[in-house]
Amino acid sequence: MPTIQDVARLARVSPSSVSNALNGRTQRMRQETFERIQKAIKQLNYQPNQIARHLKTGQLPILGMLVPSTANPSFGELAVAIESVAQKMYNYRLLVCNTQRDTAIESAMLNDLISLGIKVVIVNSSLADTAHLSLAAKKGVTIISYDTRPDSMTPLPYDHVYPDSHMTGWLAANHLIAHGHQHLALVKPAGRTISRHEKTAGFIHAAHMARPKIKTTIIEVPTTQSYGDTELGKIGFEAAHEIAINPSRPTGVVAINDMIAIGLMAGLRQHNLQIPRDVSVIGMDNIPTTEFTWPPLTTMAMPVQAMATTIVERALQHIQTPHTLPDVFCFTPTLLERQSVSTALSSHEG
Amino acid sequence: MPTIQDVARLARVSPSSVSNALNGRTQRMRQETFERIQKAIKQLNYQPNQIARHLKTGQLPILGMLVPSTANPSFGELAVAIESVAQKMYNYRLLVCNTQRDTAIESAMLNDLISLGIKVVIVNSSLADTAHLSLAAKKGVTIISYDTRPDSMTPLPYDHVYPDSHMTGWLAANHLIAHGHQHLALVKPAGRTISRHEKTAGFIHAAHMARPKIKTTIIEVPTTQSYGDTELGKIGFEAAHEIAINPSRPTGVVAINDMIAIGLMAGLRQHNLQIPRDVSVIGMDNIPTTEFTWPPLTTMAMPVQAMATTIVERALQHIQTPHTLPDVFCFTPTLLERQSVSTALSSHEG
DNA sequence: TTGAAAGCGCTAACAG
DNA sequence: CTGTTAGCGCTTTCAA
Repeated sequence: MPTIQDVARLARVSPSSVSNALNGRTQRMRQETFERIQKAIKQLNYQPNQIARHLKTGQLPILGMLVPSTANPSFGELAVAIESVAQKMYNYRLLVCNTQRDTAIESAMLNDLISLGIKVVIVNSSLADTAHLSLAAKKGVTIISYDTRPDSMTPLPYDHVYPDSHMTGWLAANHLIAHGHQHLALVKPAGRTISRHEKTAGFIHAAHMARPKIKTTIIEVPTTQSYGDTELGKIGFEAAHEIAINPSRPTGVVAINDMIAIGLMAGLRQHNLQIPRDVSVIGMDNIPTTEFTWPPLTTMAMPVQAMATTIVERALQHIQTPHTLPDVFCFTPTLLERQSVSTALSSHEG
Repeated sequence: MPTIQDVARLARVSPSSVSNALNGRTQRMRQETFERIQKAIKQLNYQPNQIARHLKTGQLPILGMLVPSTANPSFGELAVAIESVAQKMYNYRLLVCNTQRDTAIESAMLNDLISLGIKVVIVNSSLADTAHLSLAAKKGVTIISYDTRPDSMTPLPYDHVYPDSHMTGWLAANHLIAHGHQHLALVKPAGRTISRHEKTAGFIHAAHMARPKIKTTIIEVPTTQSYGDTELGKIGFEAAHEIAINPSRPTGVVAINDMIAIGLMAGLRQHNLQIPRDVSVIGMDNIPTTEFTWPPLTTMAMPVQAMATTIVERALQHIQTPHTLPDVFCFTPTLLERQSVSTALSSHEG
């Protein structure tokens, strides 16, 4: 690989002039000199070494991102969206790390990113315990949390860019209630995460507000300690069993994400329950396949593009203006009506 | 962030001793010295700066990876698998880039990775034109191609670790033939990629070998120039229309990947065609959701774990032994029988 | 308009 | 056993 020295030698100028040319300080030299440098760069097929540049400037054009698992398309999609805007708007790259929802892995990865000199990390912490995040923030890394509202207890330690989970749960439940369902269930994996807790709260809130009162049951399916989201479908599948054998079973169920909803529908079918005739289902995330499930899944869509844009803008804001204060950006989910929800049959209710 | 200097000062030794301690050359110093260094490291919460280390050693513990899009779970999963083994076995990270199946983006990303000093890039080139890969290889980057067999025309320019696409197509077609289907279709996006071409060849080969001969039709659905795999479902959905309106329609169809198969099944349903009664469907990839589609999708499973392991082993082999010769590692897909294929009804055939 | 020189944090001879 | 030293490739004053 040619270095800036090689270019300088070939163009018969000093390395500093090449550096100036590279960094747009072209007014500082004669047109003729600039052209000679350009020619040498072409000729040697020279590419500046970002690593060396970084050591000097403290800037590596890479954003970090921590997700539970890109095997879950909702994260895969967000990652693509963020990568795309970071690349197009700022020429930054995205280094995505899969945490498998394991605190130890998550902490280790954060440390790795720090030692790579990455200054901003986008995090779906997925864990209720966010001590390691605050710690990283203290080490000088800018954290941008998504999928989680700020913990109101403390002064804001870092940015939050997230969809309103409470509203997500609330809208989903209300859609079911509006269709006459009087017994609702919510399916989620065991283990506490802030966003799931929020969705649940919104769900319950909607049920409590309704007149007449709505019965709710929360179905928590146990999981292995750390999981890469591949088993989300199974979680839904198992929940279906619980629902099916329940003599006074719920007629409307919301799954805390689409992967679970897909497994849930399969499990319901297994028990000869028809969707939506026997039970209505709502998912969350609007992953691409939900358009093609049977029946097409009614789900909560997140404004992925808008969130990705805000996340990247904030990231670069922090990089360009070091002492920018943390802020909060809450996005509104929308209900995407497809065919997995229908009016409750009164005969099904006690 | 503390530097090695800070540690040295606190432990009252020279930076080189700290460096030695850091890099396992502990026999070179007294136990007592080592402990003092350890203590200083702990106390300052010191983490070595990988960037500076890299500039010296030329080694950044990161592997690059180019995929069409992690929004497609088959790539998302592979990425997770590779990241996990790279991390566990060698403490390497994975930098995943989404090419959106666009040659220009793909080339630009390769250059970026090179200028980051990344030495090995795992590539699903997805494009028939692989000139930029050979070029990168010439620039000193080690390429590991997956999902593609070597182009036999040239001397092997880089490693190939891939599932046998020809066999994949062949096995899928044969499964349908064994179930008595006499008119088969293959659905794929327009645009040539080596692996898709191979799958098609295997499919056609199987049909030609059969007695009596099998009728085949290839359905190519046009796509936008570059696409992030999100629209794969739509491709299948459109293909279903073509199949449905065909008066002498195929009774068995293989989709070139699962996302397309899922869209295809939805489209077939739209036309009141039942699966597998009216048409049998086989997918490829075995992405997690295929277990829960309706009906559960029969598909070709790839040995993801084994491939991920080989890919990472080869990557580090090249890093540790610079002049390792390129080699070829072909993996065997297996047919995963679920419920989207049934025996052909003879009444359906002319 | 251009070049010389110092230094980012670390490693690896080599000397002591 | 430990320290001194010379860079890795680049940027950035500062001087010419």
